[in-house]
Amino acid sequence: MRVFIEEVKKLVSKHTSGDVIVEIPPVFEFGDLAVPCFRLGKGNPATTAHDIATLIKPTKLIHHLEAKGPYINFYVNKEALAREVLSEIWKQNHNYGRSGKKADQVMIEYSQPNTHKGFHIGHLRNVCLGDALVRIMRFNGHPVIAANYINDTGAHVSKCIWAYLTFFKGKEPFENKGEWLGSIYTEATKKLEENPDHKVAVDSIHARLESNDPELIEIWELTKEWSMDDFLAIYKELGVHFDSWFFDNELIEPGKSVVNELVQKNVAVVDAGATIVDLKKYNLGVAVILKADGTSLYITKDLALAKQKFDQFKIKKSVYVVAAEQSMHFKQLFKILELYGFNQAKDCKHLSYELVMLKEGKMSSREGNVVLYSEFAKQVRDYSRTEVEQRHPEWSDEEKATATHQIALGAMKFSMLYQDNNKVIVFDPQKATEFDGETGPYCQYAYARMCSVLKKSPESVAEKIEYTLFQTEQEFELLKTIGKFPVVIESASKSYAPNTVCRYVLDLAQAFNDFYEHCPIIKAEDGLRHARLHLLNATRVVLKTALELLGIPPTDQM
RNA sequence: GGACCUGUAGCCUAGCCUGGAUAAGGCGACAGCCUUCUAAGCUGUAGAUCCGGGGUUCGAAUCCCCGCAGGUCCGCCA
Repeated sequence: MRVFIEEVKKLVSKHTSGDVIVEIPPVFEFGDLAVPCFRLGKGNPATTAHDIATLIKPTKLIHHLEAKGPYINFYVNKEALAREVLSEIWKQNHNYGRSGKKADQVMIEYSQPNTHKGFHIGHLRNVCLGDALVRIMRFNGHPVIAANYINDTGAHVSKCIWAYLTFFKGKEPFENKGEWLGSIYTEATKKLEENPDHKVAVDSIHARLESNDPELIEIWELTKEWSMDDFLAIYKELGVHFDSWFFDNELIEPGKSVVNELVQKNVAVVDAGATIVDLKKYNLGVAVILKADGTSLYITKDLALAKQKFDQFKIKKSVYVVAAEQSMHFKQLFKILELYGFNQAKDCKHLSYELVMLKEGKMSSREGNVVLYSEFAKQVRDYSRTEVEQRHPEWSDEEKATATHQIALGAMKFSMLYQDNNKVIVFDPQKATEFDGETGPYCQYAYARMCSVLKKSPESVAEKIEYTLFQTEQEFELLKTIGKFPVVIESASKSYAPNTVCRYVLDLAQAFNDFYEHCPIIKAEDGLRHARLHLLNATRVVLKTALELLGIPPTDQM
């Protein structure tokens, strides 16, 4: 499609000195591409449009054009469009839309779960977003390091271990021990609220942990492992992979060194025992970077980690996929790094996304009002399984299991990715088990239909087809949609917006379903059958690539 | 008190960066389509003061200002 846009731009530019903008018109009747002429001439824009239009002759790519009010509407040559798009997809296959290798290495840090807490659907949004971004940016040519940062120390850990040792030791369950720790954490918070005197005991545990008391370290390692087992199982199920792992506890000492340097550079000062950086003149309040008792905070470690990423991994850009509620933390962090003299502070980006909330309000691990990933996944999987069994009782157990898993993943991931990062998702359990309309399964279903036609086709897909045979509106729409895929990916990568890929996948599935409904494929006559089969296969290739960029498994059958 | 984000049909969203033609999808409602490639689909109908008020512009859902409503954050949680 890019070729056509360039062509139109070139054609119009010959007859005006103004900056030519090429748009995709809002409705079918206004052609395939349009150029608004409001600023291309001095007089009435409609006259300008008319004057320019009469000077332009059709070309190989442009079938005809007409001035319509202040616009020039271009109608592309359908045969040329089919030839351009289909031959490119045929040649490139699953690399269609991929950009050439870029030099600058990017690190995308995401997930960052807290050990000793449950993994809930808010964490799921983060993982889906981070994973899709990694895939999209890689496809767009960036060398990407997918990084995870495990928060395995801090107040929540100390609280949990305190409650475990005091109330629950020896009572651990056989499985899902990480989630069980999460419930203990919630319990610990309650007990502390009931009786603030416990704080002394918790603080003591925190201090002993940070000074590597062997007895506590042993408990810590054991319990941390329980959480990690849960997390790794979830990542495996979701099909996400990390290249680098950072652990909070390994960053405490390096973090404290940075704090010392900051004090020496007079960036940080000691105030009421705590080490702080006054950022009021930047309208960023005051950042406490070391507590009065000398123990570290989240930001203490993040200071060290930011440096380590650039120094050790030679990255050029550092992206943090973290919820919007931590915007202040990152603004402070990046500002302190800048004051510290760390030039790459400008190459750090907080990619913020809004919360997943319940109808009742915000989820909080402390209060225990969370929807755990495991609960959500089970609900969606159960529903998916029921649907599969109802539709395909004749399938083997393996076939059923595969489809169930793929559809559940598609439903969950799509629901987490399809809206803008800045928008709050209000979790609705009812909606999670609706697979109609704008959902993952809708897109996967289109894919399954494509596979089914190919399977039933008496012949394989031919490379050489008669491009003039595409005559229907549906075929043309489908060609245009697959044609714009490379543009969509490029833009999604630049703007860190996987949701635009979701929208594209919906458009594509919709255009295909329309085509499927109105254009018989296998039953068409020889030449047309070959052409439509070829078009269908090209669509399948693009849909597969697009789904995989979202981390959603394409389903061969469902 | 300050900062950031959000506000588009009954409901959920896209469009906003980069102003342009008749504001686009989905759910739900209503009316249709399976002896024909998978009906998790398709077609049609009804449904919108684009939160409000100013401003800029030939032209504003989109840009600017002032409000309102909701969410989030603001010194020793993460």
